[in-house]
Amino acid sequence: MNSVASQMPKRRPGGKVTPLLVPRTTLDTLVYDELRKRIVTLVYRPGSLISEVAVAEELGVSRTPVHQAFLQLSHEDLLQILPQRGALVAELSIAKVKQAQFVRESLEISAFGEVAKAWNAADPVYQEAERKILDILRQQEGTVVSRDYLAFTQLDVAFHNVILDLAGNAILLSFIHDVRAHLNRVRYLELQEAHHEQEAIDGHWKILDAIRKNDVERTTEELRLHLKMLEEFREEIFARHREIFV
Amino acid sequence: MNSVASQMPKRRPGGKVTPLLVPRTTLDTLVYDELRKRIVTLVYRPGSLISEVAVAEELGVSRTPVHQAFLQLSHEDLLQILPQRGALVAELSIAKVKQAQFVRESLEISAFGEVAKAWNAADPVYQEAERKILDILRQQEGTVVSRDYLAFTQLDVAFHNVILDLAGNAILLSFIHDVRAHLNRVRYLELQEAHHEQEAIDGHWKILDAIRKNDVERTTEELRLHLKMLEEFREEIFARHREIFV
DNA sequence: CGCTTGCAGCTTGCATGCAAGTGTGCAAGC
DNA sequence: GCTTGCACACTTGCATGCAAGCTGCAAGCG
Repeated sequence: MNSVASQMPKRRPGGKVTPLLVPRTTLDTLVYDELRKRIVTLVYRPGSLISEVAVAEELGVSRTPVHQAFLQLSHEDLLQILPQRGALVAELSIAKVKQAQFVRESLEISAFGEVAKAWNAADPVYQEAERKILDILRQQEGTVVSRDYLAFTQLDVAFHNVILDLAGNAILLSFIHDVRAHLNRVRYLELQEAHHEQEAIDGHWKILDAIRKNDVERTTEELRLHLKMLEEFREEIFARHREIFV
Repeated sequence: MNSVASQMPKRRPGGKVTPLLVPRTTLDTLVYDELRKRIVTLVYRPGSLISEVAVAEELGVSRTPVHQAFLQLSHEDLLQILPQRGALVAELSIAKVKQAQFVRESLEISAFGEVAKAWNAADPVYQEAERKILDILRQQEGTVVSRDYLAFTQLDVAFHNVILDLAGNAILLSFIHDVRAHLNRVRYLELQEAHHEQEAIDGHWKILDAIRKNDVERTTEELRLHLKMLEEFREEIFARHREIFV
């Protein structure tokens, strides 16, 4: 029994837990996170049917939080609820991936451009960000050597997030979080194999360089190339797994 | 008693209701739509506290669908749920409006550009779209004369939607739908007064013209100007209602 | 043998009961 | 008059019970 409920912090472990700063830890959030992870990492096979009761029993909670998580996931198009039948794990759809790619590209290019424009090496906020980025890139070089492609992917997300955080746009950030689910799901089809990791890291370095020089043009152009590369990489995966996509 | 439940279609009024095409009419969707409308149109005052029970009783449903609607609205930042106290209607925040504006501009410019590139007057899909647009613009001219600013706003949304539909990107469309809530809320502060309606319509005509000529550059530029105009218009409202914003 | 029909077992949608946390007002004591 | 503590009313989070719909299968009929 993999009880998600047991991960819930006790309400008052000794004193107040600053209720307004902590986002709100509720069971449906935990269930949602867990299910989302399973869908994105393809633990739940695309097209398979899952039921609220089954998930609820497995996670050790009642149907209520599971139901709420299902609703949320269906809003993100990761689940399709069939009224009296169950919930269908979203199929891998090339069309949907392309839509997600389009949205991501549009938003990231705008955001990265803003960051490049505003970058100020004298400001401690940017110094802190630069430290984090350098750290991420160094670690990422390591994952190529050790062939740890899962860690590579997570660091990739981290790199983009540090820069997007600088843009200070919570709405944009949350939208990108949403579309990434559809994009990353494709990656998990071939996670154990090598692809274009070094190429991706080179792209990251170039982007960082352009941002540090406040070169908006070059930042957006390098990002465009970087995303284009990832797109072609996905095209290869499409080709190799054509039978899975609808 | 304004019963939302009574608007629910009977499950089987005489035959099958094509269960898969109809999106899924559930109570929580109806409650969600109703509450969202009230928040956007400022019927619920920003900063006020509402409770699930109160809403449930007023709408004639139980707490469950209301609870689900609250959760959904809190994801869109239109409601902030305070654990054992109630739900706070989101304050009008200049920062948030600017974030929404940034996202909208980024997405719409990309989408309109795509549509301009793909526009094909020989294709019936585009002919149909053109008919709709012309119809909308004509109606909109009428609302300026009759000073029906509510209808004007709705037609404004309709114009943008027809073009966005042509882009065929459901994810993008749903994101724009989300951010529009934050942008339109500002409009409702002064809905009964005249602003720059004619200017906005002129912008629409210019955009349509550029799209029809497949002129991507001019389309995005005109749209940028159009949105810029709306932005300045919002700035004026900010200035006149500074005390409401946080 | 093929077709229909009804039933059983599943599913989700919604209502409701219970528990736990928060704020408020009043009363008692200083 | 002021402070302090407590009880109560009210909130949401979650579990559970009930109703209604969908699917598949088996029995019965032509």
